[in-house]
Amino acid sequence: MPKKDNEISMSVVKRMPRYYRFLGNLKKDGVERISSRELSSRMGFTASQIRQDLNCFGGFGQQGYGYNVNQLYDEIGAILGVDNGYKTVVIGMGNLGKALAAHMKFSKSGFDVIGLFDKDPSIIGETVKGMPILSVDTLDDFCKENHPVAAVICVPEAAARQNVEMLVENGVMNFWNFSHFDIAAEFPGTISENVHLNDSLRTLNYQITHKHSDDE
Amino acid sequence: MPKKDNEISMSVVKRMPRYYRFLGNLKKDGVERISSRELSSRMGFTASQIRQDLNCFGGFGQQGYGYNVNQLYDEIGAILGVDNGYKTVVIGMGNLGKALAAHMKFSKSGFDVIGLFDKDPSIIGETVKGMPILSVDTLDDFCKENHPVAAVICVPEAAARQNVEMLVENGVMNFWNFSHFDIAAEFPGTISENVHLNDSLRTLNYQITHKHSDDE
DNA sequence: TAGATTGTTAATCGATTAACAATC
DNA sequence: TAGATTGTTAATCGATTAACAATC
Repeated sequence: MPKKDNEISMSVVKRMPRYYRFLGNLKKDGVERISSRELSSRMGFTASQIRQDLNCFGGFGQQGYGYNVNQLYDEIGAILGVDNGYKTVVIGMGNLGKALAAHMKFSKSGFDVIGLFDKDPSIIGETVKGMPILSVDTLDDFCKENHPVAAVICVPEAAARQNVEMLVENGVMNFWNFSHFDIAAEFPGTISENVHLNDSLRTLNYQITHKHSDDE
Repeated sequence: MPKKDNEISMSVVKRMPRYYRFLGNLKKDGVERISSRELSSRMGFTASQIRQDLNCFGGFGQQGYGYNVNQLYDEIGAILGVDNGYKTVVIGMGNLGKALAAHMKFSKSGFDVIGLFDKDPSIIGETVKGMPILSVDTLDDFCKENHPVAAVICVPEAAARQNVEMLVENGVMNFWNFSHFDIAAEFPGTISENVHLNDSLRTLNYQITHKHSDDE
């Protein structure tokens, strides 16, 4: 169904989860159809951009009618792979790793968490959402047996390198990376989505500090 | 010192924390000077872009020499306001709020966490990093007394609205927002930096699912 | 059919890259 | 001074917006 699977710009891709979220809300509210104009006023994009974006993947609308909410929701869900259930391990069960493991609905984004790992003996054996925290020493064997596809990296930069290296050797090529270690640069061929919380916070600070500059 | 405080595009602003981080590493490694060319090869930006970006804020370099690492680090730190110490409250001390409160070095990004709040009586009174979790019922009074400038929103979308509303009434206009509630849209004049972890995860899924499209 | 709204092409806008004169 | 590298202007590239013919 996709028109051209390749060549879709990151700007467009990054907007897709937002569409998905908004359509989910509309669906929940029982809305059946929506026009690009209506959607634009709710989301703050232009109607033109919405049509342009959606047409990267196919003609989901109908002239004179608009878009069917349920259908579009499902189409975008498929594009985003929300049912793919990629087998995933979480490396580093400090505060952040625990929070993510306990809190995030990975399955709703197409990931299936199959193992939690840490190196700290004092927390190995603890359970999070019924899953035991395993020793990172057993990660190599675990990979050879269970073949995870993706990994969430919640360890400090120093530890990240060796953990990632071992995962890559085991064919794990996809990373949700909360560390400052630059996986994509060090391991060509891997895919990583970086979440740099410090950078985000500093961007906020910039905006606060410079907020009145447009009054001039 | 800044050339034009206004009119600096978000694309540029979002890169500043990354420069800051890299310069911090260089500094730690004892590097004294660096050229835009050298920096470009390490960071993966073009040298041209680096010079262009830095010149939005002022001429920090010197022809024939390059940039002084320490000086540039400090300049960017000042631009990002890392020493501003904005008084900040964290709303919602579930897994994520706890992780952030315990884990993030807020002070290194110019924020000073002065209060932690939750509505769940069973965790009120617990301490995180020596700070007690307070009842969200006391937040109003707390604001009137302590005048926080920013808030970290770690509650579900439903609760976010009323918490934010009350904060805005107390003059808190800046938000680090982990909820799906669209603060900027609902409260004009506020600044919010949104962290949508689900969206990030779905973007990763898209990339995994479509990764072989460029082989064609 | 007439009205509405898409899909798509063309125009604009902004961001990135290239080039080079200024200068340390 | 000669070499290096910036600051800055000009050229290119890509992303967004506008316009409108196609069509439900």
